[in-house]
Order: sequence, then structure tokens, then C-alpha cells
Amino acid sequence: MSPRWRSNGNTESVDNYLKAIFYLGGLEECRVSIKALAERLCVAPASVTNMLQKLAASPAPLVEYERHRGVQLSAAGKRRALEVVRHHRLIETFLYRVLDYPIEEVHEEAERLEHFISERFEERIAAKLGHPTIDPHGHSIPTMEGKMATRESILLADVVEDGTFVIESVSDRDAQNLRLLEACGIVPGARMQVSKSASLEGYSVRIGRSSKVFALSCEVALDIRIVRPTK
Amino acid sequence: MSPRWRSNGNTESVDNYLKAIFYLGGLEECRVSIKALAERLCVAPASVTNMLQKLAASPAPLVEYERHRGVQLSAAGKRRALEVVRHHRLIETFLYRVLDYPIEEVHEEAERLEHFISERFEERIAAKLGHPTIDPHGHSIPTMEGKMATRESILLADVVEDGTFVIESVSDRDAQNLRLLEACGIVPGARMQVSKSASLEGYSVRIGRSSKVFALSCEVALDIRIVRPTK
DNA sequence: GCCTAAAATTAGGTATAGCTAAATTGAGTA
DNA sequence: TACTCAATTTAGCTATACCTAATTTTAGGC
Ligand SMILES: [Mn+2]
Ligand SMILES: [Mn+2]
Ligand SMILES: [Mn+2]
Ligand SMILES: [Mn+2]
Repeated sequence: MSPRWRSNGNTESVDNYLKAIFYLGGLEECRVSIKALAERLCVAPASVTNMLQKLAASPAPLVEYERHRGVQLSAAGKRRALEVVRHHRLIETFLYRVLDYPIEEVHEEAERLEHFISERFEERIAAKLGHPTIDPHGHSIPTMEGKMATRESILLADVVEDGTFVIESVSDRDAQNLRLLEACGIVPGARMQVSKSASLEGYSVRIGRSSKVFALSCEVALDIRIVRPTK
Repeated sequence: MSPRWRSNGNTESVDNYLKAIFYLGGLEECRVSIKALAERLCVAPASVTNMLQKLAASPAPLVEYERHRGVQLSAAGKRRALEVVRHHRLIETFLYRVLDYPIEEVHEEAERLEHFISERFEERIAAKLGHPTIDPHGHSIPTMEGKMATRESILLADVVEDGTFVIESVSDRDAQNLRLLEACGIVPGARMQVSKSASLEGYSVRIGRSSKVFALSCEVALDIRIVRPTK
């Protein structure tokens, strides 16, 4: 058997390349370097070059690739990347809300299953969840049509003056962290009073009306995105 | 990338070979021929020989294979086969009961996902469903420890005299059929009055207290297993 | 404009899991 | 016992997707 083919003719590996290009390209959809892709995907640069050449040479290419000049998603590639992201985030939401997964376990399971669920499965969990727009980490879930809401937010690590903020999202990449953050009440939507602690290199935060104060390292502050309160 | 490795070190393909040997070996766990496996798995006989040689040569073999004498599962192979069957049937039950899948769509989705869910996922859906023992087709779900209840049942096609029976299970392999059978009320647990229709080659059946009578072909009667009513 | 080093590419090789076609084996029949 | 043929095995090939090592290219510093 060759690797399993998804409905649209992609393999799991191809999906993961598309997602990585989408992520690394950012909102401005910049060209992405081979090196950055290799690091993100934990494969050798030569493997990336190989895959991109194959993808770009196909009759309906998912990527635009030029030798030595990096790679961008084509319209079709972006569409597919957004579909996989939708799968990922819907699955995470489902695992968290319906199957009562601990928050730190949803990402790994979603990372696998996102490639193997059918459109029917996608549709059924979306319906079961009431067509959610935000996943348990606070990330936007793209619509079925491939539109994703963008919200303006900043890294907690970029905060320069003390103040009150609302937590927009937390990174899904470090399971350990995630467990701790949730235990502190640092979850999307929570209100947080932040003071930059000059002595310690980091932040003290107070969540909601709680009197407890938590110390966050600069490291951890890179995993938290915040917005100004609407009021 | 090589094909995806499951937690226990198997690939999807290996899992499918184990399941096929388990199924074709029957309750008596007979040796299974290469030809039968090739047909069931829709691959060439040479591919089967290849795979079995590799499986049998591994340090902790999942199968016992002798040249020209067919193949049987080892204890480890049987354990794994039962685990995959458990995944399959739990997933089917979950899709049917929680995600409201139409009965004829559960099998195909389960056939794929059975290889990719984690032990956590298995545990969570089992809990959500109240640790079910029967799937929507009426098949026994093996326990976490790898025990599967066996019930005595016969094919409707083997019925020689008219009578009243309880439907034990219906085959999950023909989606079209399944849709029709469910529409007629021919579902596991239903009580069914059967008369062998000598003129037509087939059966007339009446479900429960209904006055409607359905005609079933001998073909379809091969897809239905029944037991005598307990009372 | 040249030199160097990092980035990218090419070359050559691995494993999985398929395939076809050719050779072999062994079970049942004459 | 010998023959025949279906089942099985072997040999040689393909595709995906990874690897390392060697080579080439580009871009920055001078
Ligand atoms: Mn993934
Ligand atoms: Mn997420
Ligand atoms: Mn399967
Ligand atoms: Mn079933």
C-alpha cells in the first residue's frame, strides 16, 4: 500500500506541508523558506525540496515554488490548508466539549485525526457543537467555505505597560504548559490584570476577581495572546 | 514518510491483514489461505505472501505462517485483531448513537478511523456510550481485555422451517442493503415472523406486530443472522 | 566585484506496500 | 506412480516519503 489517500487526493504528509506553509506564511502569506519548513515539520531540508518539487509539478499545483526562492500556497493549496485547519479545530472542540478530554490532550489527537475524517464527520461534529467559531485554545475555526475570522491580538510577551486584558488564545503546542495555564484560570475569554515585574524577568497576573496572583515567565508569555477589553 | 505507525508499532495495512485473518479463520481459528486473504483485502496473492513473510519473520511475530500451508494469528496477533475490532465497533456505535450517522455510513468511516484513534479516544467514547457490548449491526464488541462474547445464531438463509425469530445481526458490508433493511424495520433485536416462500426463491417476513409483509431474496438472507426467541 | 557561508538542491539510498510475470510446489486424478 | 493445474512463491518493478552526503547557488560583508 502507498500511504492513505484522502478524498481530495492528498496524503497526510501533503496536508501537513500545506498547513505548515499556511502557518509560516502568516497573514500576509509571505514566501516560506525550505529551512523553516524543514524545522517545523521535523524533516531534512532535502526532503522538503523534494516534496515541493513534486507538489509544484502536479497538473493542478497546490503550491507556487521557485528554486531558491521559497514557496507559497496556490489558491487550491490555501483552500485545502484551511480545510485541514477547520478539521483540526473542530476535532479539538469536539474532544474537549463532547468527550471531556483534558485540554492538553486535544491537540495531539486532532493532529492525527484531522487527516482521516470524512466530510460527513466534519459536518456532524460541527452540527453537534452548534457550529462553533472558536476552539478550546481560543483559535478561530475556518468556515466550511474556507473563510477564517482574523482578530487583532498581541502576545502577552509584547505588553509594555501594565493593564487589564482579555485572553484571546493560548498556544496548543506545549501540553505541559497548557495544563498549568488552565489550572490557573488562564483560558480564552478570561479577564487578566497584568503587571510587568521588573525584578523577576516576567509578569504577575491576576485572573478575573481572584485575589491570587500568578507569576508567568517570559517564555510562557510567548504562548498567550491577549486583546484589550471591549468595554 | 513511511506509512503512519500506530501506538503499538503496526501500520494500517498490518492491522487490516490481522483483522482479515481473524475474520476468515472463524471461531475455530483455522489456517487461512493466501488466496482468501488476497480476495478479502483486494490485493494480489504475491502481496499477501510478501506481507506474511515479513510479519512472521519479526522478533515477536503476529502470525504463524508456513510456506504453502496458510497462516494463523499468534496470541499477540489475535490480541491486536480484537483491539481493532473493538475500535471498529465502538466507533460505529458512536457514529450511530452520538453523531446520528445513517446506519449505512458507519462502516466505511469506522474502517478508516479504527486505525488512528488513541487509547484515550477509545476509552472516552466507550464511557460516553455506557460501555456498550453490541454495535448497531448487532455484532459483539470485544472488551478492553480482548474477550468477545460469542452467541449462537444462524443465517436467515439457512432457515428450513417457518417460525418466529429474533434478528441477531445484519451484515455491515453492503451499505445499500443496510439502508433498505433498516427502512423495513429489520434491525438487531427485532422479532420477525418468517415463511419460506416456495414459489418465489426467498422469504416473506413480518416484523414485530406489523401487518406489512416484506419479501427478501436469498441473497439478502445471507446478510441476516437470527436466533430463536428466548421465551 | 569577490569571497564565503548558509541555504538549497542533487545524487543516491532506505523502508513500506503495492504490482505483474515467471517459476515452483503439492494435492488430487488418471 | 506420474501428471496436471491451481495455489503459492520468487524475481523484479513502482510509488510515497523519508534519509545522508556531496554539490551548487545565492546573498551579505568587504
Ligand atoms: Mn497533522
Ligand atoms: Mn487549537
Ligand atoms: Mn480498516
Ligand atoms: Mn458493525
